[in-house]
Amino acid sequence: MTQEAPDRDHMAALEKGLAVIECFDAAHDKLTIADVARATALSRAAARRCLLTLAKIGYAEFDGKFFRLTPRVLRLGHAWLASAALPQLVQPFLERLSEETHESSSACLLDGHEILYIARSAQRRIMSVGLSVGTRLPAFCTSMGRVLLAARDPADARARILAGRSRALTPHTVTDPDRLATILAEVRDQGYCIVDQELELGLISIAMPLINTRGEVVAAFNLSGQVQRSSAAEMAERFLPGMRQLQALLRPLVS
Amino acid sequence: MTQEAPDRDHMAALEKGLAVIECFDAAHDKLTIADVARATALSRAAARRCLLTLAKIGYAEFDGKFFRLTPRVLRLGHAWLASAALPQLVQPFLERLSEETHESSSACLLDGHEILYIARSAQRRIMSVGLSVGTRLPAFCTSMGRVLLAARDPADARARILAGRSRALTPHTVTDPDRLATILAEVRDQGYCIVDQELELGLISIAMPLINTRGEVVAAFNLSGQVQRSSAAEMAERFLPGMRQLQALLRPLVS
DNA sequence: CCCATGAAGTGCGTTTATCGCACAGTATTT
DNA sequence: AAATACTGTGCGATAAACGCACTTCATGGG
Repeated sequence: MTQEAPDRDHMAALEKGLAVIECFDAAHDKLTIADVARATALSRAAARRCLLTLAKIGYAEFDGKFFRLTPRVLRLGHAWLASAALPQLVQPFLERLSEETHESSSACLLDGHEILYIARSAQRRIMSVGLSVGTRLPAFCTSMGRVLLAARDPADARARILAGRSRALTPHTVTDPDRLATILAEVRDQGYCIVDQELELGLISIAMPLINTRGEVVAAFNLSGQVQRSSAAEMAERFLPGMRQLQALLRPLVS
Repeated sequence: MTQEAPDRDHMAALEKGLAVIECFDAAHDKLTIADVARATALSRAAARRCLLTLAKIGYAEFDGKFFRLTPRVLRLGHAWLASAALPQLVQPFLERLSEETHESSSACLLDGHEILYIARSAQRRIMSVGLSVGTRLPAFCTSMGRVLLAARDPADARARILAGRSRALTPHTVTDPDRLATILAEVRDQGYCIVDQELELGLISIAMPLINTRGEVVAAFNLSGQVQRSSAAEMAERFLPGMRQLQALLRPLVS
């Protein structure tokens, strides 16, 4: 794909090594050299050099057959968490919101066609997958994702939706780009978004944009609950006032 | 320091790039090329190549003067979080413990002379610094650190304490290696550890080892509260039973 | 039991990525 | 305004990284 200029200042080895780290995930906790070579499209020799290097500097370990990451890689993610203002600012407010409502709350950024969790206060485990800071979910079918997409130029939002090659995660998931465009327009108008079991059956989530001093949408935050406990309409009624309050509270504090 | 063999299979560029990422932290959220060169002991040219590479692949951004990390680096840390069993297993139990006690609970691994947070459920902000998954604190003056050190060979524990070049963080901090050795022996005997304002004034923390099916100490978990609300003795009385219960509950579930 | 398969390790010749220096341009400081 | 500090660029030298080809080893099926 990239048959372009060789780029004088580009450390290919670094790029490859990071790709190697990223190819570990929940479904692939331990990988062989050949696994990594396939997953990253590197040559086996290159993958091997990366993995051995990672092992040597303590980011991975090797038992003779499989490589695993070590907790040391958390240093890398934490480097951003510690240096970015927003996660630290928002976290205590989420904890308060969560305590008041007895529901889990989170904050996300938009990254490509995905939302990226940057802060979270969990009240109880409601989703089948564990959410944590660093988790990514598709933007098009999440309440925070739609809030963030609605804040972008419609063409940009559509491009991001298409980039994700959206597929339905439940029978309720809306995947049609045109219907999504309509929904985003509504979200933009009403200033919040409710997603009712489009990400996972039984899960309802309500999100609102996080706006900075200049009026820009920089992130989104949400509350999520179970459909058994309360309907979408009930959640809106119960939670919107508190969320609006938090939005107003944070506005003068963000960048 | 390493004037050794050149090591046939070692990608120096990868090691340097990771060092560059790690030199960002709370106190250094944006850095110039020269800053990074100093912090990592790389040549300016090498630091520049690393930063430009990171920027090109989306892990950093450059405004013409300063480099910052982007949230994309969270992918790296999340690669481990998602692939390791322990954090995901422990997190919901911490949330329950935290809900029952109305105090913040965490789980940590021992990494060198530091403890590394791998899961956490915060009830309210009690420490002056925000704790999150990926945070590191010195082992010698934290309840979880002492639990984890106590589980090691005494010589190994002492070596780790000395490696940290411990300094007092409050007037109560014990830094003397011999006194610490005595404390660790007590911790080993009683099976838990209370640290009373040695890490931060006003903060009391009680920790217990997390033991796996083979009887090995693989991690530690804790509850922390404020001294104004309850004394160390009160905390022990109120929290130890629940923590013992959790310890027993987790034991058959861990590795 | 033996052969087919897939993966790991090794050696090597080639290539080019990486290195650090040196110089020039620019911003910041005193 | 001189001085300091930092950035960007070019370049030649070096060795670092590359990928191929081959061997070895483990696994599993016939």
